[in-house]
Amino acid sequence: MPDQEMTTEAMRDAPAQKPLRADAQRNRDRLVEVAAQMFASDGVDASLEEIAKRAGVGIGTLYRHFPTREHLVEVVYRREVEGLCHAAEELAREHPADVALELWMQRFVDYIATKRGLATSLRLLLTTNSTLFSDTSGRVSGAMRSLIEAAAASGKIRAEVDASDVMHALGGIYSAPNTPDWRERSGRLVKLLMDGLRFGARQAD
Amino acid sequence: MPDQEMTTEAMRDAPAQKPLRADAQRNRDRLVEVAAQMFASDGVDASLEEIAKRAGVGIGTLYRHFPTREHLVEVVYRREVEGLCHAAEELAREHPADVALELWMQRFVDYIATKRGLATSLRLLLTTNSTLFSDTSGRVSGAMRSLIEAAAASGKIRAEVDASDVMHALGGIYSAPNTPDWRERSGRLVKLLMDGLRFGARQAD
DNA sequence: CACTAAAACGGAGGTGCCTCCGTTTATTTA
DNA sequence: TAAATAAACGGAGGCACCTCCGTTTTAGTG
Repeated sequence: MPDQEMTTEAMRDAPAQKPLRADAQRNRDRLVEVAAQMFASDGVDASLEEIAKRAGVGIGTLYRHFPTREHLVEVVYRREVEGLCHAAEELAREHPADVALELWMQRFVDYIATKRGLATSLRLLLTTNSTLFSDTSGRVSGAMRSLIEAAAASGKIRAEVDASDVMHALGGIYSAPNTPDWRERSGRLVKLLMDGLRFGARQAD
Repeated sequence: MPDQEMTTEAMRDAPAQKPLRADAQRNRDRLVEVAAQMFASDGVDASLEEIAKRAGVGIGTLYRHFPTREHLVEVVYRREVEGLCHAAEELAREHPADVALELWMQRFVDYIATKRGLATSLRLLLTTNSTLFSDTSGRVSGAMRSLIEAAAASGKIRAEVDASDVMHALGGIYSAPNTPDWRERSGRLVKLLMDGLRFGARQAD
């Protein structure tokens, strides 16, 4: 395992500020939770008032925690990335390496879908707040790398494959958008990719 | 005069659509005019309703002409660039080459100031609509180039100077921002730059 | 426990956004 | 010039944003 993990790991959860009061933390969590759902279903322009209502708090509370829509979007996005990376570890623990990789890639597709949904705001955020971009893309590619290396090492997929090649292949998901069947297309792409990776592997199973 | 002018000149005013009705054209012009002022004084977040009111039209009219705030911003910005380039020609006609250059640079400072004001929206527009960026930056640097070459040719400023060097020097204006005395600073920078350019020129005057 | 200071809550209210459609106006035709 | 029609106008209305501040809750302290 390379040294890169440490730096990202170090600044995990605590933004170096005194812990929130219990009720505040509770409300904050609910807000992020609900916002994630709403952004996913209705796009980034989802009504903040609606988010507050569904989270069972007043609009004032929402604004105290997230002074602008962008703040909220950023937090949701980071959480998304966090979840994706966490899933990588979990899947690796609970499935054979190749299956873990495949399942994770399917989940990656969902992540990209979200990212698309957030398009405009995210683009702005990613150019404005350059930390965000480097942080998250680093974490995601790190997660993918581990899965691929593990799968290769276990002999479930061909050994010579390079993580960055796979990443590159998945690039297509990112760019080819906007049709209503995008989702299925991407699913098929992942399957196709996995077949390719499995083909000629040491231990076919 | 190089050949570059023709291409830009060709697509001057007519966006290849049937001419507006007289009243529509009038209102549109007023809207852009007023919007330019308001954006300059109040920032891009100036109220659209206020703009409509000051232009003496209903809000509906504004939205018919400019379906989104971004449309309006873009048009205003293009107009700004247009004006800047036009000024270059005019100044060149009415002043000695070095004076023309200096006056134009002062005006360039104003332009940058506007651009700063529009910051967020513009950044988004410039990454979204890549035509906008290439169009305008091309036109502006073209204008500057002509002025500098003319001044160099006339012997009013040193001959060996390269237009892109000057552009680069002006870059400082772009990056060093946000103090309240920004304006004066920039003015002084331009003067300084001109002194440097004049020093050792063939024809001191 | 009771008390208190500090922190968090929440929603009323003022403002801006943007759509929709009945009314007005410019232009064309006879 | 008058009538017809296509185009443009404009503002009411509904919704979302976001601030402000009186009320409520939490977490210490005696």
